Amino acid sequence: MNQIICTVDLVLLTLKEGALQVALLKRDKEPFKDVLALPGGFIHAEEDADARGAALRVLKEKAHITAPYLEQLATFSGPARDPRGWSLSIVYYALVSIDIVEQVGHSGRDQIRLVDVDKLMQLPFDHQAIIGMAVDRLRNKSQYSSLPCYLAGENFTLPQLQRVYEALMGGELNKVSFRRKMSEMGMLEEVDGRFGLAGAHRPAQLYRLRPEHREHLSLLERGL
Amino acid sequence: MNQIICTVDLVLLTLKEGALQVALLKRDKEPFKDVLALPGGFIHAEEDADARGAALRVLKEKAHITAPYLEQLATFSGPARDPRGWSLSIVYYALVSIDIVEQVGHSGRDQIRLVDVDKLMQLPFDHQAIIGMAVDRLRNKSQYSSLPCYLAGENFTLPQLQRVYEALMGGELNKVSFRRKMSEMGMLEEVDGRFGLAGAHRPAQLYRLRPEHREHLSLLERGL
DNA sequence: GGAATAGTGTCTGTAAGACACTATATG
DNA sequence: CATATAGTGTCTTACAGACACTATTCC
Repeated sequence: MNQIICTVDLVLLTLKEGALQVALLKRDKEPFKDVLALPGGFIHAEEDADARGAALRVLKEKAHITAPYLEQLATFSGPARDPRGWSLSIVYYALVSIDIVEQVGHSGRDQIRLVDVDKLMQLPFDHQAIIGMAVDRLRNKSQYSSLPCYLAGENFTLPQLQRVYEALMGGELNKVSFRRKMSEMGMLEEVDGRFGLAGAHRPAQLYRLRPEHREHLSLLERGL
Repeated sequence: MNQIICTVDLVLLTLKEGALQVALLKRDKEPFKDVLALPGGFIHAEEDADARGAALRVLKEKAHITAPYLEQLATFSGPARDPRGWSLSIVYYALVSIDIVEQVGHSGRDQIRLVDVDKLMQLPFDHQAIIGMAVDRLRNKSQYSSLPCYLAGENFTLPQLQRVYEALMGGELNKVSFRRKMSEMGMLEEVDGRFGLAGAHRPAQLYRLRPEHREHLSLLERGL
């Protein structure tokens, strides 16, 4: 019978200083021991409810992160991508705010390394191609959905959210249009009374995702 | 070591009499022998270059169809979807014109059964959910891409193509806008001198996909 | 009141849809 | 020339972006 290596890999993305960054970990086993790569691991048929469950488990065990926005990207396969043999990796991408990453970044035994996705070094396996596809998917979906909200943390102001969208899409957005569109998607609610920012100027209203939109994206008819 | 069952499944879609249909085959082995289901099969690590290669092989062996538009849909996995154990299926969807299906439908040993996707019966495994996702994906992508062209055959007129888009999206489209959009995508070229249709009226110009657009979709900025 | 950023009202330009007209085939 | 469908010119409507104005905070 064919022996096929079944794994999951995770593209954990966050936004730091206006740049999209991917989380890499040093591999703790051969092949490529001690080399930076995407967090990943074998599917455990006895304990994982499905591939998504395996992805959540890997994310928790290796990056100490729970319950981010998580979506299946694609499955990569073939005889050449892993030196151990014909392999298959079901890849998920996750979005988290930088605060979450920095909280766990210190605590964990495994040190998370954040790398700008536009300045990637050589990576083992086909991890560069995988990250490329994840970034394309994120940037594309950002044009017509609430996806970028998951990079913004729990509470955020509209100017902050606009800067997130602008960082992803590369270019300035019209303030009036942006706010019309966010309102049209209807996934935001005001955080009562609370205001963001300090400084010698008017503070901005804080918002958060409505509970019913925490798991499911909002979509726009015609993009931003 | 975990034994995980690795398969590919195919959602072969076509448009017949204005209705989107999925191709089903009687299974030739247990489980569910002689029951209608999606064409599928094990990945053969020795011969398949990757999962896409396995999908093309299955499509050729079981449905006798080569070189359709083929795109990965998603991977479905878990302990319950296949009675044989923890399994994983990398699902691809393919689009072909009804002419292609009907040509091979007679020749093959395996009889293809076309079923309206909106009138599906109970199916084995999680094939109903898989088909549902494929249809959603097709209908969604039809809003802003040239995807429906692959359902229209090699040569087609603009009125025919508009009827294809309308069948997928459920609703009438504005003729002027539709033609502006097709022109904007720039993936069509006139088939010289040839005209479609007969009848007591002006015949329509035939078009086909430009060679450089046969593999890659064209996209619209703002949808139809 | 000055400075700085948040938030909104309104005008303008562009793109989509409605409609009507011309074009070209058959009988 | 009647009829039926293909294909286009143009007007109207709706939406996105530009711009300017008001709002609110700290100093």
